[in-house]
Amino acid sequence: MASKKSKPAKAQTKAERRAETTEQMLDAAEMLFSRRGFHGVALKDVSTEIGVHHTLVNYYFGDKQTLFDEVFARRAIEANRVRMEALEKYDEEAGENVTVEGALRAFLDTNLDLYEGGPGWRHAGTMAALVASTPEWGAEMFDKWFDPVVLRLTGLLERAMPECDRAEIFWGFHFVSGALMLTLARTGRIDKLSDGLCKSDDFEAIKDRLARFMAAGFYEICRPQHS
Amino acid sequence: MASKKSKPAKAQTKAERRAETTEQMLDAAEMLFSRRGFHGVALKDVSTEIGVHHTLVNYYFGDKQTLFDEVFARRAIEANRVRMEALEKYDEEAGENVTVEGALRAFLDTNLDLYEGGPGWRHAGTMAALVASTPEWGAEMFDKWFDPVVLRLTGLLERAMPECDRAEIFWGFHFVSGALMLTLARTGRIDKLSDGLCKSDDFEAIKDRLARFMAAGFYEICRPQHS
DNA sequence: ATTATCTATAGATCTATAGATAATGC
DNA sequence: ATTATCTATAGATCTATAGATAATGC
Repeated sequence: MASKKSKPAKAQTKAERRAETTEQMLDAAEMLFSRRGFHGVALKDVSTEIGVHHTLVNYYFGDKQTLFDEVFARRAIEANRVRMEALEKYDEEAGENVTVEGALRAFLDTNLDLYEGGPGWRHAGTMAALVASTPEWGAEMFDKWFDPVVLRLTGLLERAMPECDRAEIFWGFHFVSGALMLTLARTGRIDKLSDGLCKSDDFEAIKDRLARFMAAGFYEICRPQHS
Repeated sequence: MASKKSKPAKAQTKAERRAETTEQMLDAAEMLFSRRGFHGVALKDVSTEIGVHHTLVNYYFGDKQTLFDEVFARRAIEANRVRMEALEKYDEEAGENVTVEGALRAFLDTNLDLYEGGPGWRHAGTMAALVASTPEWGAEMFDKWFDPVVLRLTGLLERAMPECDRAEIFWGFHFVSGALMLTLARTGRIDKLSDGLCKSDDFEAIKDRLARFMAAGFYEICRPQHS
């Protein structure tokens, strides 16, 4: 049926098989870590999930911590690339007319689009939210991966509100970050609380609101208080 | 030195000793769960922390899940009592003149005061944030404990903005909730990101900003969009 | 007599590695 | 010859319970 060398349906090269197995392990680990966290997942759970021998996880990744780090890094690299591009592009387009909402949209909407893009990304979002509220090393992990892109955002916000104290910008970002993380977690809480009016999965609805909501908040805390 | 029966320095009644040991276990477990989550803590860690035999944790609580639930419940009950009182009181005081910021302050500032009130409460806050972003059962736990007090808040918000769609109120609460949870987590991320301008532990600074910030956001998403 | 604490242990699980076997590569 | 996969297992840990001993209670 197939020609001699063209369709390697099952006869892949070793490098290809290695890459594929590695990817499957990352996917399975991501799903499991997102549901039960680092300590709640056994390496055997990962291997069982994709039907390989349980010692292979160690063979490919060395240890559990490395596996976890590589799961996280894979998405963080891509998320950074996409968001940084969006911020650069907005910067160029807006020029002198940078707005708070515009900068927030470049950061938030891009992110929401990305984490909506398939089951892998959804698990990655849930896992990121879990890491974000993990003491001892969660903040370090976020610092390590996301500081540059966040500082790019806050730089734009400073330009949009030159009269605003920098501390206010960072407090504002803290609030934005919390709302974004809870969104990525997709816990389903708001669904039940609102009796179905809102859905955790409805990222379109959140894109319609999050940046506007937060921009208004920034303006509020940035104007001098009358007290 | 002491009279015959007055100072029971070490000679407590059994019920007293039981209560004290139970409390110590709850405190130690709370601290450990807040740092490493459910799966990251061994019952032996808890017993070691307070210097009792490791089988005593099972003796007092039966199993690990029960211990976890009781740790969470202890603070949830108190937090609900305090917040519900604050909302009732605000409702009475404000009457027809309920405002978004006022209702949010009754909910948020009360909560921030509470979770600032000592090491135990701080651990409870970190643990609550972790539970909030835990899939599979985190949302259920929050539903179970906090739905009534949240619905009391959203009821006040509806009265403050009678023209606003109820879905918007719940989306707004979703954002508020995310910001509050990240605050209670005290991860220290904002400290590093802002190069010391903001501090995760500075709940006074957050009280000065959170309710105002969020109130402005509510007004923004509640007014009809011009598009 | 009742309750708290300790001893001992079952039974499961978990990470990681050494070494053997099977499959691919040059 | 190199790499992937499996066998076997060390060594640690973890939850939970049964049963013995010690301490308090009436």
